[in-house]
Order: sequence, then structure tokens, then C-alpha cells
Amino acid sequence: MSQHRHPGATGRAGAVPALPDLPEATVARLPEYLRALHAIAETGHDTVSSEGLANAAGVNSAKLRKDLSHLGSYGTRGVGYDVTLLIDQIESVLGLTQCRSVALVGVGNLGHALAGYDGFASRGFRIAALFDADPSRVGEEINGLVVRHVDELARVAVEESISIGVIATPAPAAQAVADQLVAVGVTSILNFAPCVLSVPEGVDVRKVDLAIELQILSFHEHRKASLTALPGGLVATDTQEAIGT
Amino acid sequence: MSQHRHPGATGRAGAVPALPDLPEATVARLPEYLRALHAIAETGHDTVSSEGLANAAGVNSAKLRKDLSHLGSYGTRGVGYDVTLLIDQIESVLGLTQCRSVALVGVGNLGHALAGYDGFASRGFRIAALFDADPSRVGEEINGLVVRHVDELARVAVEESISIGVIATPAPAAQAVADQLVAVGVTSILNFAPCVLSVPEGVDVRKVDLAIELQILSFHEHRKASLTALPGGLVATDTQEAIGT
DNA sequence: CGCGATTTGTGCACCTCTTCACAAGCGCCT
DNA sequence: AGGCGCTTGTGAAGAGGTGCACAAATCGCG
Repeated sequence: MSQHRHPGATGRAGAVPALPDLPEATVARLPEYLRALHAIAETGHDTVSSEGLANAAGVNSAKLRKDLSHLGSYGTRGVGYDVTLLIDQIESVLGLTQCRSVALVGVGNLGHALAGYDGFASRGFRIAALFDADPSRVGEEINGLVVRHVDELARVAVEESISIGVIATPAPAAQAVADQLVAVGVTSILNFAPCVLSVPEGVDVRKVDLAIELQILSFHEHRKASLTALPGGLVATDTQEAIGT
Repeated sequence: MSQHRHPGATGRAGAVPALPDLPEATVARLPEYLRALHAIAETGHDTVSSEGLANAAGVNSAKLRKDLSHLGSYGTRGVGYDVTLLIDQIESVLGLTQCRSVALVGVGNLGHALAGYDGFASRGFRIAALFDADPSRVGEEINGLVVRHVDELARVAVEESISIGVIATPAPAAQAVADQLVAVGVTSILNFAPCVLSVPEGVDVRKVDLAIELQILSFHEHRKASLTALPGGLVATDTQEAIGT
């Protein structure tokens, strides 16, 4: 949730899948449904109710139904959703039918971990190339891939038909890397560097900042502490707050 | 954004900081403002306008002003915000005045990277203990910390007064780890495992799933591709989409 | 064939968040 | 002192997301 400004995309009833112009909030949840569906498929079930899937995905069942209804009607009343069909449908909407190639720039601490992360391959992504600006890191082999110098980005990106760039460099280097990625034609960037990237229209940037997540937790922790401190409450027994719905 | 259901916390005008009961969306942006402010402080400026700070943080200036107004009036009309004062104020609200101790469970690929990540220490967090269930990993030293067996969690958590738990285990192990963390009194969890955690009320869970971020990007990439494919548009020249505001 | 149990799809009301637009306040310059 | 330009803080309108509650649809069984 950040530098996204997507157009109306006026229901241009195209030949192929019709692209129903989903709400962002729905798009953000589809991957979670997909993961839950794969888990359910492995247990052998071949249909699942909205209630069941919602539990597995950690959301409200009404919300799940509304989300899925945006893709079309792929459920059967009185029965539920066909697991396999729904998986295919969501993967199709998310554009995961083709395996997407990812370029990872910055092979430091975090980049190393990302390069070795299994979760990508198993969900339709292929890390196709690794880059770093530090000459001492160039040539290193990680998980079967050789780290190249970032100057080769342009050439390699075309060869490997990169469709997504991941930035795991220190913050000061990130903007320059982003510019290079954009110059090569990459229009989707996942940014782990703690800074704001400025990119032209039409380029999507998503940001993941691990420290920010901790700080948000810190706020809630702080709030909880100052709530239990004052009220005439039992500070004793356990941490179970008697609050919320 | 997930398992958060925070109460009204009825403006209980307490003695100390008053805890103004911020909107979640605001809380999620405060850390970003904080980072931007630190960057601005380093350039030597000692005041900053809402416009300037908003740019540095990548948000709308009106939104920024409304966010800050929730903390109270710490700006001066015609001048802007005092950088140092605002930093102190935000850190205070986020509960970052004390250094928080973090326990990291799961020292695999990702856990390794997290254990070595500088960004935590520099922003008020201390990784106080590392755990893993794999005996062959126990004893290993990472960044000056020895990996302990997860069975020691209870003892160590108290010793180190852990306030946040980070789960970086494979998905199947995550729920058990979460249960243990909760049992020890941890009420804030950052979960990197691709699964839904079920925790009692009063415990906050934030989830980070790297593959999900890629899948969201994939969707937009897919959408962009199917838009440029049909319209009578110049597929040539560059990737600059002529869409959006 | 009809009925009841079950589950989807959705209209509606509520709520949160965003954005605009502007009055109020502050400092500086004359 | 007074006026002017700049910037904050906020009311109000709008957009988007959520969740309830129920009608519509489907299956299985007698």
C-alpha cells in the first residue's frame, strides 16, 4: 500500500479474461486465499465452504465471499467452492500461470536470505539473476546463481526477461538501482531498502520495511502497558486483555 | 494489517501521556515519518514543513498534517515542525524511548538474515536471544549471539525481559512457537511464516509474507500487460503507461 | 417430485480513511 | 504597529472497505 494509483480501466470487455478491475484490498488478500487453498487441497478436500476457507485464511467469511464474487461466480450454493477450480481461477487472475522471473539487486545479509528463500520458487517465481555493486561480492555463487555486477543489469534483464525487480541494497543505493531497473523496462519493484523510491507513472512499487513492523508492534505494546497500569485492574494472573470484540 | 481489533480505550485522561487513541492507519505511518525525520535531521535542517516531510515520507501533505495533529499541536504555523521535537514526540508515542528486546525463533535462511540485520539496533530494538528447534543449529554463534534450543525459551524470555517475538520458522512449526511465546507472556508477535496464527485476545500479530508481496506485484504486472496489449496503443518506445492521474 | 438443510451472492448501513479547501495563527519586513 | 506571505490544523465531503442479514440457488433424501 503505497505508490499505487490505478486507473478506472473502464470495463473494456476484452477478448480474453475480462479483468474485472478488483479493489486493491481484495487483490492483497487473494494470495492469502491461494495459500490457504493449497493447504486445504493437500488435506484431500476437494470442496470448501466460505466459512472453512475464511478460517484458514484468517478473515471474515462474508469478506471472503465478497472478494471471490468479484472474480465471478465460482461457488456452488449449498456446497461451497471447488478447490482446484478456485486455485486455477485465482492464479489466473494474479497472473501466476506463467512463471515470473525476478531480479534481485543487493546480496548483503538480507539479499542472501532472499536468494535462498524457497517460498518464491514454490509459488511461481524464479529468481533469475543476482546483482551487487560490491566487486568483492561479484562472482560469488548463491543457490546455483552467480552474482553479477550491477552494471550488467541491462543486458541480463533482457536475456532473462525479468518482470519484477527486488531491491535489497542499503538505502543510499536504492534510488539509483530503481532508476536502472526502470530504464530496463521493469515496471514492478519490491523495495526492502528503508527509503522512498521515486518512479515514473505506471511503475508499481511495494515496500517492505522490517523495522517498521516492529515499531508498529512497539506502539501497541506501549499502549497495552499504559492501559493495564492505570485501570483498577488485576495486573496479576495472565496477559489476557479484557478488551476488543 | 490483520489480527488487530483495538478497543475504544475511552479517552481515559491519565496522568502521564494521555494516549490519544490513534487511528491504525496513522500508527502505521508514524514509523515512516520517523525515518524521514532522521534523514532530514542529518541534512542539518532543524525545522521542516508538512510539504517537505510529506515528500520525504512519500505521502500527501494533508494526510501528514492530520496524522500529526492526532498527537497534538507540535507545529508552528508559518514555520513548520521542529525536527528534534517531533522525533522525540513520535518516538514517545511509539514507545521507543526504551529499547525493546526481541526474541527471534527460527534461525534458517531468513532468520539468519534477520539476526544480522543492522536496521533493528539502529531503530531501538535489541535482538536479545536466538532460538531454533534443530539441535544441529543450537550453539551456533550469529552476530555475537548463541543460538539456544527453543525449549529454553521460557527461562531466557524472562531473564531478558522479551517484549516482542519474531517467528521465522517453517510454517508447520509456527503455531507451536506462537503458543510458547504467548505462554511466556509475549503479547506482540511478528510472523514471517506463511500461515495464520491463532492467538488469544490481547496478543498482536503482524504478518510479513514475502511471496505475497510478489504475487500482488504479479497481479498488477498482469493487468498492465493485458491493458497495453489490446488498446490501439504504442507498445513501442518505453514502458511509461499513459494511465492514472 | 417436493421439502428442508445448507451455502453462496449481495443490498444496505456503518465505519474508517482520504482529500480538499480554508480559516486561524505565526513571523518577518517595512 | 500593521500588513503580508506562509504554514498549520481542521471541518466537511467523498471514496472505499467491512460486516450483517437475507433472498436465491443447489443438493440430498424421503
